[in-house]
Amino acid sequence: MPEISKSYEPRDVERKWYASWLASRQFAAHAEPGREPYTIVIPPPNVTGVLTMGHVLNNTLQDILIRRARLEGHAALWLPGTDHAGIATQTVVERELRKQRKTRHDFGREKFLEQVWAWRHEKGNIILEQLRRLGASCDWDRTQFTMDPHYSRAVLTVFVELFRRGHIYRGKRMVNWCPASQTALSDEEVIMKPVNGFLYRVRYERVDAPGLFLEVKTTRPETIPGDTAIAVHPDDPRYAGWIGRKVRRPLGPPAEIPVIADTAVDREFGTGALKITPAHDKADFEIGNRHHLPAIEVITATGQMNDLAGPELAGKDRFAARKLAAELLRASGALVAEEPYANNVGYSERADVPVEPRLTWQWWLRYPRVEEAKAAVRDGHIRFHPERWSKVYLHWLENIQDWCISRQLWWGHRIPVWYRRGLDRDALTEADLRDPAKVHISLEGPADPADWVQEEDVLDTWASSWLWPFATLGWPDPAAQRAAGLDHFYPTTTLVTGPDIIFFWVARMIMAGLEFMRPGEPIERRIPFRHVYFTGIIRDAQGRKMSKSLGNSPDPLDLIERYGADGLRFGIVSIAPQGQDIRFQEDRIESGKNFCNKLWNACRFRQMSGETGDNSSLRAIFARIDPARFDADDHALLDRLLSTTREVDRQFQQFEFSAAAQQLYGFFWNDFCDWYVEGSKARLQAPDTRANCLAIQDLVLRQTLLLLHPFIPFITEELWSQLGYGPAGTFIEDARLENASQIVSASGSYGLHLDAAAITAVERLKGWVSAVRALKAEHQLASRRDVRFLVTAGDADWGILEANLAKVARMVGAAEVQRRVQVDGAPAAVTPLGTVYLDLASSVDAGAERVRLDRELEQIGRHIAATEARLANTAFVSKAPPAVLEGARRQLAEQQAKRVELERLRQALGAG
RNA sequence: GGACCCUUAGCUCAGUUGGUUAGAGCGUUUCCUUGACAUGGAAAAGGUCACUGGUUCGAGUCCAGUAGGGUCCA
Repeated sequence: MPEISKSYEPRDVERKWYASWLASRQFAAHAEPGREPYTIVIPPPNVTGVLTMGHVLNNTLQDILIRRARLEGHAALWLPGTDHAGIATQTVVERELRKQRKTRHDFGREKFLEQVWAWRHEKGNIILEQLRRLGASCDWDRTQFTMDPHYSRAVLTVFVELFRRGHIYRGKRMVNWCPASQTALSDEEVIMKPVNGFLYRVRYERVDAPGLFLEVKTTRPETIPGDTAIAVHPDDPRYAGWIGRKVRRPLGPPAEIPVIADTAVDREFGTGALKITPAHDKADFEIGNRHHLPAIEVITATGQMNDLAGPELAGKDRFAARKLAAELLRASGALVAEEPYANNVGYSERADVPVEPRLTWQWWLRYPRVEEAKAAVRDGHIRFHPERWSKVYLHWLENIQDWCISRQLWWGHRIPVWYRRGLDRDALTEADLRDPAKVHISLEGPADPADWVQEEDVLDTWASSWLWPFATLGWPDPAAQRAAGLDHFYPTTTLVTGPDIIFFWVARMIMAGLEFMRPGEPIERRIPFRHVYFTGIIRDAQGRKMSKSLGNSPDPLDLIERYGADGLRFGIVSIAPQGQDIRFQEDRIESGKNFCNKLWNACRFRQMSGETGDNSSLRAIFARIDPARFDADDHALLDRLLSTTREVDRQFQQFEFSAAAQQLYGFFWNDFCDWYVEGSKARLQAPDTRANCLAIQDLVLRQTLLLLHPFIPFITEELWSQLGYGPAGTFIEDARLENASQIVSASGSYGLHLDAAAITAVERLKGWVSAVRALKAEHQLASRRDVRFLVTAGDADWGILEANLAKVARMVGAAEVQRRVQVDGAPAAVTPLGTVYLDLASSVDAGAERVRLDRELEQIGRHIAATEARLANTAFVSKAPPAVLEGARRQLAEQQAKRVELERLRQALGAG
């Protein structure tokens, strides 16, 4: 066996094992009858994506779950893939074209799409490559893409079906229009941002009474040419005489517009009079509809003013037009005032420009299975972690609006609708849509394509990704479903995602699953997943969201280079508490790396300490363990190993990943390395305890590697192999993780039973050791290894100390520890195992010692007073549970005993 | 305007159903290269648990309110 190197070098180890895992198809999922499945579908990253810290966290957690599932013996499937990301990808490719001073229209639809596909093939898998660097154990042979032929088939099938079932309709409605991408957006793709602008106070002159004005406040004077009315509240006394009159539009082509009454007007806002521009505002559009007002469109799809806005504004960009409109109004005297004003403006999520409400023909979806989707979460068939996100989910479903699913893009699933050639689409009624002579809707398209024209629009990207949990498993093709094991792997077990896409994705997947999977079967068979774990958002040290534009996002690949993939994984998981946003701090990644190095060196120490025995199984190791040679530390360590195993088990069930990481960190570093291994150094010298001590180390390291493997897969695989835990040619995941009761039952059959007294003895030994170290440090002797100590203690305490003397003497750097009946005038410390004295009487600084003892006495006095007060309270004594009462009494006894001892020491020093 | 979350050591955070003297990592101070590891070891300092009131024998934990911060939806 090669010797383990002095420090852990991740680079070669990671490369070697990942290649090895791939070569032996370790991550391939097999649908085996009788083996419980554990399924995760990856939230498909955009093909335009590069790995961010968010991806690192999200995918590390998924990898942790799936690797642990394999160790537990599940048929584990982690299904990877990417999303075609309509707007995002089209924008990226168009940006490239713009460098050549071209637009997609210079190429035409077909040629442009060829370019996008070329881009996708060249760059679209970068992020999946990066996930491999992180150690992601996806079943790569199953990699999916939302524009793969079979996936497209699923998407179009769903469209055709939902149309047939009456959920889809076409309507001319107000949509969120992105002038940059020139497409409609769903409400969810609009981000509200506070914007500092101006509120303009504009007056409209009454037609029948020149000189009489009505004032309106608006943030958008450029839309005045599109005004077709002024609305006031019917009960507003200020405007009682105005209703039914006409006023002159102060900008754009001259026009007289009516003053109307509508209860939707907020009397408190502005002047209480509202300009109505039905073509450019959602609320105005609704008021316009109620009053049969014309809608005059003055802004084009690209965000410029058109001729209807009048010659001065025509051709101007909407923002330039706003300034110009204000100047024109000022010049004509119609602008009464202008004041700074902060309001919320909707921005396009992708293009980051203000959206323009715009009246267009779009395809809409009435969500299916809304009530059932609520019930699935409310009744606990789907459990959210943390649970509170279910409120957000339910609230959204309560107020759900129809989904605009059409996009005026080229990159995406083209809507499978064909119109009869020559048909006036704008005149189509709902009935016409269902007339096969006029509109054809199918997967295959019409038999006589020459007579038809296909819809130009594509589907919203989310209208494909909402099928992800089953379209990736072969749906709707029965043969493909069988091959992929849909029956076995659906519903998936856990979805790991960010709360920011709870509406975009999570809620919609639930509805899609309920609508399309296993019709007629119980809800728990149709839901797409049983658990949803919501990660926090990763922020920088100042708490800001990480973003490209701020440049505050570290490059994960750079972090992998510097700290290793395992270091990065362990670091990011240990700082990611459940449900809270995460402040990224690089020093935590560094401590992840340090932890790996510690693990490495503990194994190195084991290897240097003696030949490896038979480590091939838990039972093989137990066979080497001799309970007759156990000392207190062996009992205590195995007890901690069991409780750690139990605790980690529980933490996995509760999705408390960072707590589990910290639990393992603490167990390994403190209990194993700092205490047990340090103690081993003396025991390994003694021939009679040596073999047993090594076997215990082998046992603990084995279990620790198994427990840690999901978090840090590379180093644990390497050490597993180095220490001979698996037969050659096998991997750590070929082993099974035993839980605490399995270990107990295995150990019992080798005659091992943990001794509770030994476990408390070790707690007291630890207290003794730290008291002695502190005593040395206080007297500037920390580094001396030749100090002699004297101990006064009862027989029981001395018995414990004596039995472990070689170990603890080495740990505190004592040349000698002797028992005495009485010691006077030496610096001392009261410990859980008697009083310990420094045998250096000559160098005692009596004054400092008095100060220290007085301080300790003062402290213990406070504690005693508090405990006594508690016990003196009759309400406490009569109402507290017996165990608590008993604990308090014992505590008081211990405190008093300690005070007696401290007082004795203090008196021995005399008055100062 | 509505909803949800947060406020604990210098920093970032734990603290499970209320129950000994509130913990960890980082940082700080002092000491240590003793044959796993200086990516390490030892010791120490550091907290009126945002504030006010309530429930309780007992509150960081439960309830109400106040202040500050954040997120989402209008």
